[in-house]
Amino acid sequence: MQKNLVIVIGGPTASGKSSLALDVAKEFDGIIINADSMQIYKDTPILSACPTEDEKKQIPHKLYGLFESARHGTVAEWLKLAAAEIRNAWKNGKMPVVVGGSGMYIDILINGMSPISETSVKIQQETAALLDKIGSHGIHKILEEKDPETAKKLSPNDTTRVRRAYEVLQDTGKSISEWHKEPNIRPIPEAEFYVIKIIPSAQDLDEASFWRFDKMLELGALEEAKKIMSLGLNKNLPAMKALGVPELIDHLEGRTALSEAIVLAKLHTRQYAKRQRTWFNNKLKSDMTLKKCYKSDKNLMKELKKVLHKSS
RNA sequence: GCUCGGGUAGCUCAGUCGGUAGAGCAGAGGACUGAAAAUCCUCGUGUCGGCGGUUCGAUCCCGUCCCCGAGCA
Repeated sequence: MQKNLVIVIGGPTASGKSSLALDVAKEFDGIIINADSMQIYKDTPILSACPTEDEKKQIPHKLYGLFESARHGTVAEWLKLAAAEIRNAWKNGKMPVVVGGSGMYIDILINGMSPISETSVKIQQETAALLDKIGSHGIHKILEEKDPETAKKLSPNDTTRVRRAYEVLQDTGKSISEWHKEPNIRPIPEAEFYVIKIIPSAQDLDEASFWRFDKMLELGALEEAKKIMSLGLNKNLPAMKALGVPELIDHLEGRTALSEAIVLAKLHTRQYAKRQRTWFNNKLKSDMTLKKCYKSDKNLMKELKKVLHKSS
């Protein structure tokens, strides 16, 4: 088998990625590396559906529950850590198995990202203040003048991207559209990726994610929400936006009934799964696509073994 | 039984001083380069509760009936 191989598993929430990763890692003497923007935070193992302690005992799991919830993690940060873990696995003769539902993370791991330097905290704060003052429409107007190409592409309502475009412009003096024309920097140029994606039908996904939220509640999701609430963090922090967290906090703070919070959490999970489905369907090229939620499958493992050994 | 509200999109409701109607949410599809479980884009015909009447024309005015809510008995 190739020395520089990385197995990547992507798919929507509740599609069975984690258990597929576990089976693959067992089959190929691997370690599992997280590519999920929420599972990387510390305080929501249940609500972000992290692997269980039992699963972690079977196979080493990296980059789970790493960041403080008060922290504002980024793709770039994750990428550095993931690249290091991949190299480390190779060094130890292990197969890196990268698994997660954050499409952008996987995309950037495989295809690299624009060589833009990290924007300074100062610029970020200034931009946030300006955003407060003139709103995303105001900043979009500035972009229309200074970076018309990006302005044209972005809706003035798209706060996240408008802010980012402005930050890059301020920080580097060069527009983000120009930056994006430069070749991407790939974190591990020598890596070969074998990509497996799971795209179950929308209906299967619905059922799986509804069922899973009930399971989370049984495992203590409400207590987990109570705990993260007690940290008194800003509700705009990524960790505070994990599916189920805002809904359960709304209930805990007396704004909604528990039953309503549960309905909303399930609804939002469903909508998220749909967005992921679109992304993985249309954007991630794969070597193998599974059309059903994954459940232990010995034949699939055999097939993988055949394919991966052939490519060596 | 009487009085007052109200019955309009799957849901919550706007509206039409009479020219057959539109928001939010839900739903469907889509985008996605350092916040991605984020953020954003596109898509709206429904006996305007039923039946009559007035009118060139009624979802809107009038009558009547049905249903829901509140109050009075």
